[in-house]
Amino acid sequence: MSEPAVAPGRPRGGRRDEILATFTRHVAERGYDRANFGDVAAELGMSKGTIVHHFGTKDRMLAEVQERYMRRRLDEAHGFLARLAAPAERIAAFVHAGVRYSVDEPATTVAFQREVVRLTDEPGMETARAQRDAYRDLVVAVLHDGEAAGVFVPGDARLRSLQMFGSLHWMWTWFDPRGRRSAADVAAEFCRTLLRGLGVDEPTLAAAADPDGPVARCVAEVCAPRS
Amino acid sequence: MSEPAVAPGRPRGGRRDEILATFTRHVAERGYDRANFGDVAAELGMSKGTIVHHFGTKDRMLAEVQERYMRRRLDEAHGFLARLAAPAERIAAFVHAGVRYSVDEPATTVAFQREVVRLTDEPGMETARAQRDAYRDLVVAVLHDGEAAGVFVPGDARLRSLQMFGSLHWMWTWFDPRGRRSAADVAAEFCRTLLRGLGVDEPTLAAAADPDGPVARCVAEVCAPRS
DNA sequence: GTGGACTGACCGCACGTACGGGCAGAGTAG
DNA sequence: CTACTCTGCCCGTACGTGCGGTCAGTCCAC
Repeated sequence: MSEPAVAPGRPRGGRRDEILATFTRHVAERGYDRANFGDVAAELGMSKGTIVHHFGTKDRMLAEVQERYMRRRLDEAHGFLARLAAPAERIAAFVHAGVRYSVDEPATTVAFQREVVRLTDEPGMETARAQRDAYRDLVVAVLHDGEAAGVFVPGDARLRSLQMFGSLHWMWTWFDPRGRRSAADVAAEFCRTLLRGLGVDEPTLAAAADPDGPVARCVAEVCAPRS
Repeated sequence: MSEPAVAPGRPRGGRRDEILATFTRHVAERGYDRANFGDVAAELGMSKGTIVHHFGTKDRMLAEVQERYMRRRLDEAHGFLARLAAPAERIAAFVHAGVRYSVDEPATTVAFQREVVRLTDEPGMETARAQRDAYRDLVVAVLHDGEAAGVFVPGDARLRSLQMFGSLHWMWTWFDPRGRRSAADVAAEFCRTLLRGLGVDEPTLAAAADPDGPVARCVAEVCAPRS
């Protein structure tokens, strides 16, 4: 490798992050089962053994991808929940954030969404699963709050959260950041239909869905410093 | 095998359907990549060679699963579209039907939804992809009709169809037919939120979402003769 | 005889990963 | 400064296994 500046004397890491990023991209493009050490190593000009050295097993590698992803999502969610109080705005923020991720970190997002199913049963995924559940519970709580406040019409909050996550998690199968529909378009349309479906009045939902509105701007600020 | 009645002298097929059903179940449980001929053959008490004899390759087997599934869905869709005229009822029918399938044919549905992504690029999937596109176009057309008729508020029909399919296609990751929430509950909640989000008035959407209402009954009749 | 259903042994390959060793920098004693 | 050692990153290879697919041949119905 013609990598001159590997920051000599680097305590931890080295090419670790590089490996994880490439692996993530391969998982996004082919799925976990078809992603393999050989291709990742070849692309990085290193040996398969190096990858094993850093991560041990393929399972653990995926687990680390999932955990890092969910940690960022959780941090970000706490960030905009702290700045937005109204339930309608909070739900809109979750939608804007969910769509944003497909653009900000397409590989990680697709990798996560393709392989979410492994969170349910696979061993070694307990942490990531707990994070995912925590995230969903944040949404459910907001739905309950909105219902209690009379902003949302009564309904099954859990089912509604699953309906919402379904729309967002399915995006990886069709969304193209360079396609005709921009992320802002998608977020706005999803917000409008969802919030209207929850019983939010038109002026409120129009403001919350607006790609240039306060909610979208708040989410952009929170998500901007991509860690 | 203690299978006495294999209908001796069966012209075509023989154990063909049986093989396809078992393969489908394995794909549903483990995903396409982890499903293999050996396990299917062992479960059916036959040789791997028999499976190859009937289907040639694994790819073609999956393609056949997808095509059969989509054919049934298309037939069924044309069935209820012929009996229901109002756009709101038609959309509700698509939702009821989508949820029903997770109960009527859980294995095939999960297998299809897990592996839909292969429809987009994989060669040999042209037929299934065309069927999938045709199905989506049916929904988009209904959304346009409803918009033109003033029943739905204006919006991006394509995006709305994707939002709707996302909710339904994601079900395989969480829905349990024997769980606390029945398919009827899910369909009703999804219908209400979606139709309200499209701007349908409360009495109309309540009737269309009702698990015992005319729309759900119509869908049940059309889907009943499971081919 | 003819043709389709089915068998079971076998092939080749791809992939995860175990293992032994090389090498460069940091710390330390002299 | 030098020499030695320790440590962590990295390499290359080799191994075991699992799996898709091939093939020659048997059995059986017509």
